[in-house]
Amino acid sequence: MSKPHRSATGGVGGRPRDPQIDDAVLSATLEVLGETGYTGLSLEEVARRAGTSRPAIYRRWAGRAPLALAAIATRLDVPSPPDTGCTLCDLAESFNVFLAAYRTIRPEVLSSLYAECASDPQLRARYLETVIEPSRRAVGRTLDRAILRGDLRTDIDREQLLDIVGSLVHYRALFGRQHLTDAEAESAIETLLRGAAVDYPALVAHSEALEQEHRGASGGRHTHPIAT
Amino acid sequence: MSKPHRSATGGVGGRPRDPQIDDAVLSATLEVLGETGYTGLSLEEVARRAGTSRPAIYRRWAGRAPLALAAIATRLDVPSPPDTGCTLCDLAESFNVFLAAYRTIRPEVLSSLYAECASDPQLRARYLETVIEPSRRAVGRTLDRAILRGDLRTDIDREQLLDIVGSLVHYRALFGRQHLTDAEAESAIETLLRGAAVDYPALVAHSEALEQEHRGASGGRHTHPIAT
Amino acid sequence: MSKPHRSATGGVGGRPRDPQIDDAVLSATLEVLGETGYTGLSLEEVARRAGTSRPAIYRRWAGRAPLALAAIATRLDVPSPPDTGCTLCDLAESFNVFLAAYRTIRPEVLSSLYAECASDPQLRARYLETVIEPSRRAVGRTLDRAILRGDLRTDIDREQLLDIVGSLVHYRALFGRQHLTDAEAESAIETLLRGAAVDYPALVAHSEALEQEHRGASGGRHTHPIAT
Amino acid sequence: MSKPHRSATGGVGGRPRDPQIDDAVLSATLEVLGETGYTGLSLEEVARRAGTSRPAIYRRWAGRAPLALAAIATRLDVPSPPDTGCTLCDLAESFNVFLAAYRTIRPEVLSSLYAECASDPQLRARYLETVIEPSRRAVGRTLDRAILRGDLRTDIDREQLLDIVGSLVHYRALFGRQHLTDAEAESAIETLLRGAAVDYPALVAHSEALEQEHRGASGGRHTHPIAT
DNA sequence: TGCTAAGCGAGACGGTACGTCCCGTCTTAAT
DNA sequence: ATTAAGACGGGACGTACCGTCTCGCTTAGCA
Repeated sequence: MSKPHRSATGGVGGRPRDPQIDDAVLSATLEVLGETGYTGLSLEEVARRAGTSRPAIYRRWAGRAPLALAAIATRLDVPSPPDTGCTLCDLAESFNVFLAAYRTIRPEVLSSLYAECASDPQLRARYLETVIEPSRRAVGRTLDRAILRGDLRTDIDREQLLDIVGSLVHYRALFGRQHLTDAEAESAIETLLRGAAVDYPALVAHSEALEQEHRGASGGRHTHPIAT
Repeated sequence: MSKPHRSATGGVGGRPRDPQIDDAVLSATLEVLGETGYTGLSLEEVARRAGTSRPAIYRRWAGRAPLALAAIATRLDVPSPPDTGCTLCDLAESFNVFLAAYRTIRPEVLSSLYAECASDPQLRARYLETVIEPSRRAVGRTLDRAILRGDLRTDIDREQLLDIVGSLVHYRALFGRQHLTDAEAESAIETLLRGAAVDYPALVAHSEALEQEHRGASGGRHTHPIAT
Repeated sequence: MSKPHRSATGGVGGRPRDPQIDDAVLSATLEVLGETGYTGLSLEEVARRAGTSRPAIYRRWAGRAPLALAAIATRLDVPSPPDTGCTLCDLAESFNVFLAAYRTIRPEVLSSLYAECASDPQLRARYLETVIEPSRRAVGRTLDRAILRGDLRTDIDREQLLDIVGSLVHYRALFGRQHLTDAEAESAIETLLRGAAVDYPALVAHSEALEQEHRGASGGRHTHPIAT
Repeated sequence: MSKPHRSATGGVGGRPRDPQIDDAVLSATLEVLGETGYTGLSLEEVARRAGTSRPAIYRRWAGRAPLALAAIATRLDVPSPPDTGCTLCDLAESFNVFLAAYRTIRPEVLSSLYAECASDPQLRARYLETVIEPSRRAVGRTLDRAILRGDLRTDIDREQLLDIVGSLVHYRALFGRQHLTDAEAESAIETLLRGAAVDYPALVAHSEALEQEHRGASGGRHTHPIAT
């Protein structure tokens, strides 16, 4: 998934890159990111810890931001979209999908990295594609299933609903008192679904029915039953 | 609003600080922020443009982040909470209140500045208080009026609703396709109010009634009527 | 005259070396030497100008110094020892023989190149043989003729006299106010011959006689008559 | 005698330079010069050994060459001009005066350093003044005494005689078989004085008389009597 | 009013990190 | 088998900037 500054395999000839350096540099980058954040990330220090030199890093990545992004990309969970058949539960679970990135990478690292991407459209695109989009796509699939089931009003803007759900997670992670708790997530989904659902009480009933059915099952998927 | 690093009036005697330097530095800071963003903000360059020296800056602010925050604080609009009596309209307008900061300061400047605040709790608090809270308080007052009017369900979490509204603006400003348009704002508020209102159709009716009443008035406050 | 690092004909089979590269590299080397001196001579730049690659250079010469020496060798004049039958004139002319190298190569190039040869005895020997010895041998032959004619005292050390004459040229070229002028050369030879000759006045008389004899001849060899 | 890149005491204000760094850098420079010669002198290595940083060096000296020159200047002997009353002996001793620099600094270091000075007239002047001139001035005084005593022909060019003597030393040190031996020095001076003296036999006689007089004296100054 | 000392301004310092040039070597494909 | 050329890993460069220290000057409060 790493995007080298200059393609390592582009030229036919030439000495091949030492793949151990790739790994060592990415590891060292994550190490430094964890200790000092993106602001304190210096290629000098990364090179030192990776046991290599700065030019070897520049040969692989165009600078600090692309390096950090590549390092982060190696650790980002691939989010799995929830699908229990229960729209209420699936959407409540969606908050966790959006939270995935923040469980492995500290929020301020992501936000300062993103800030540096602002001036470079290409880098910005890569950031969005790497960090934001996977979660968004996963939740999008969940949402599509709800729409297929006819659970949502037909005039609901799919993208907007995704934005609302996703943004709440980001906001709380970046600026909020703390990460969104399960209770808060359920409460927020309740409000949103009351507004977005064709028949909210029916969704609640369906959720409770599934809950009943799976009672006692190990690792039951309905860990977040919501009462009206 | 500036918070000097060390109190200028701490010592009884001594040469007084040159107030022109304060202004020149803050202006230069905004200038550089506008050109290079927070990442490219160097105190060296600020001092150069302000016609002073780096120690003079350090005497007033503890570093790059506090300086940038102080400079930004001089330009932030004080948001005015909308109050038309129409809950629907007021809340739709609230998105604009949250957007206030981003109209004067580029989003990436704010986000990278915030990222640097992450490691310093005190600075982080000042950032939130300066940049985030004013808008939040303004919208909060609007929300309180809606609650007082009995327009919202009593089990609605006021803070959470504020978060949802505010977060959407931040998310779109930072990561989104573009800033929230009026149409999108109205659509989002519709979804939220359908879920949060005691009687959504009544709110719509009320809004339309007010709209009728003010028809033809110049600069009418109901510029965003919403149909069911 | 070039001395390849590794023999080009060492292996029986294999792709033959491109002789155009030899020429292009030597030319480029002289070009760069002329612009930046030996200190600024970079193989990278030479390869760039020669339209080839660094390994192709390393294959032919062992490094910077041997390359520079080879390039210089292609341009060094082969000095012609003066022989007019007039010891006074021949020796005065000898200064010009020693100056030959400095007319084509800038003194500082030669001296810095030599400095780098210091650590490598083999290279040093090649430098001396290439740059210093030809002139020395040429003047040596002139000196031998003077000795054969019985013009010099028998206890004169031939090598030492060569050293004295040659060193004066080198010294003036490297450290002096300017290159030795003809007048200075004549004056120096006068002093030296007064000390070295069996009968200095006789030499002067002989010189004047030859001068008289060739008067009016075009391109006369006695261009530097010396009066007592 | 060191000439800082930018005067340390030029500005009234400002933090004063740490003089220990000056010493440490000069020492480290001599150390590296001794090990690798001027060509291998890297400021990085000097900084490392001196326990400081490259900028601290650049603040004091304009680059590699000025630094090396300053370091060398701290070790150059101040030559003492011989004065025994015996022109023959004094001049023979003069070769040792010229050799002084090469006894403390390896010839190739001096010559490569000088080569780098070639492109910078100011630096070149400093080199000549520091390395060459002191010896030249010392021998010049000796020569002046000989002239005052009326030992030399009046039409002898003082500067040229200095050049001849000095150049022989430099030449032998840089390009020669080995440093000039005492016997060679005496022999060279004999040749030169035969040509330059008003009455060479008288000088020899005087030398022998002095020799007789001081016979048996410990550390007698006439260690190099020369027979006709 | 004159004295004292605290604080200010600016300059320069010691040092970290930057992004780049170049070196000398290794690798592949072609001859 | 050996070449030509591209690319690699790494050493060193000269510079921008950081955060601090030092100086001389300014000014307020006390004698």
